[in-house]
Amino acid sequence: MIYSNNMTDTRVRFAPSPTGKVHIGNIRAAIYNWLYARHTGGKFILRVEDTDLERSTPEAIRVLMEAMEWLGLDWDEEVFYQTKNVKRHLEVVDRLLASGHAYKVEKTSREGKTGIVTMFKMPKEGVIEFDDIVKGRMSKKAEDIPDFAIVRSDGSPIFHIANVVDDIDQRITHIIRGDDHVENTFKHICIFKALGAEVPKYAHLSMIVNQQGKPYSKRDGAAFVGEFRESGYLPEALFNYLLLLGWNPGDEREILSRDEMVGLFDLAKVHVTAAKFDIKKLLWMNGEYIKKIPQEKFVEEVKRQAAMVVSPLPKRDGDWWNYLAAQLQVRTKMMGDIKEGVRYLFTDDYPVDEKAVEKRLKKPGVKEILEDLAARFGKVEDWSAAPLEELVKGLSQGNGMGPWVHPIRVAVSGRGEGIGLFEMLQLLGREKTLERLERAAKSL
RNA sequence: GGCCCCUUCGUCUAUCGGCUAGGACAUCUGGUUCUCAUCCAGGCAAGAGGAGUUCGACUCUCCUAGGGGCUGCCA
Repeated sequence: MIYSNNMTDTRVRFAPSPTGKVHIGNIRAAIYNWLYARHTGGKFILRVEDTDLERSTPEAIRVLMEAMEWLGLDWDEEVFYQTKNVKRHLEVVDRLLASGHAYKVEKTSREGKTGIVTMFKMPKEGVIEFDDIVKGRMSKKAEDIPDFAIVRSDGSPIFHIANVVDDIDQRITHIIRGDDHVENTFKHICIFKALGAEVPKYAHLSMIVNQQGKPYSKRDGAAFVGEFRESGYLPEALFNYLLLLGWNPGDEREILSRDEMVGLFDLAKVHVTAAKFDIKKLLWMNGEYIKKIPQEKFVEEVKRQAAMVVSPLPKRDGDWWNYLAAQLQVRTKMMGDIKEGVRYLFTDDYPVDEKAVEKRLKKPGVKEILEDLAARFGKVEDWSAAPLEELVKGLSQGNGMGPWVHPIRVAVSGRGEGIGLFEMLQLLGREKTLERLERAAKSL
């Protein structure tokens, strides 16, 4: 029989409809599917549900695959395109019609179109049940589910039949998907049974919600994978964070390597309740992952972003870059912040924080301090952080360097925060430092 | 409205009948320090409400309240 199902090897699928954007809730389903496949040594299959011809463009499919590749969600076997299986869907519908599990009827759609659609005939009595791996025993009276359409009046198969037939054809053993499909599951189980196919195991994942408890949408902030990527989140951090939104290893570990995740992942421990998306924790986690980036790679990223400020990059030696990168790495929470964080090092055209100017420069005596410093700095022999710090320390006479440090920082970088001041001066160089100190002094 | 599901600190969560309810993020305090950050030490903060079962309930059962999902010729 065609529908024989060999359940020995785990086969899971991620079946998104390509819309050009990949929502985090959706990609979390992909992550759970992927982890389950890798954990069990099974197959993770990508099925593109591209039956909506309007939105399913090659571009949309490319965006989808890019998001998956970015997160390291590699799929096994050839990508399955649902549109290529339409003939099969319709064949199966004929079989259902022949066996009395489906019938045709004239219906009027919401839009007012009248035509002949094919309906699946639900059992009229009894209880439909299944054990959801995350939600537990689910059951529903058959009479509570009305018959539903499986072929449109234009002859195209509808989601319910296409989905089930594809799952059978692809020998899917575990269906791990969003919570919004639980009600459909009762319908789908009836289709599997009507076809004499083995019913797969189900695991329904709760939704990701916003602070108000409503489904997390683009109105709540970054909602699509591409947006996180653009703002400078690391794929490892997003992956880890999304995984923890509804699952944990059972101990107190939170930052997990991919291998640990694969080894520890367990569908039965996935939470039933919806999780609120907390961007602050993601940000923290991103910082943790940034700290783990090998220095050589981080330096490359710094250079790449610096090149967005000035191109071509001015000549600086390797030590200079390493020094800068080391200063930045521990403070960077989002990769995208690097660019603005180094701007003042490469150009005089950098933004000035007016608040910092008010607070640190526009104070009595500051003009004199800056002029005095410029004079002293001019005489420093070894222009590097340590001697510069010694010099200022001497001026402060052990009373704290604040009165000197803060004005210098704002005068040379335009900001009230950033990397260590003396490291900053070393990186900037004597010439630029003096020039900016003098310019600031003059403006006061 | 009907059906299904959910409910521990502000947030993510641990707890599978013994809890002085633990951790992380956020927040606050202190230390390190030139800012920010890191790092270190510490603080604040939770079982929706009500019955029942039990020697004992956050854990089991029921009810109530609140929240969510579904109820398409969308997926």
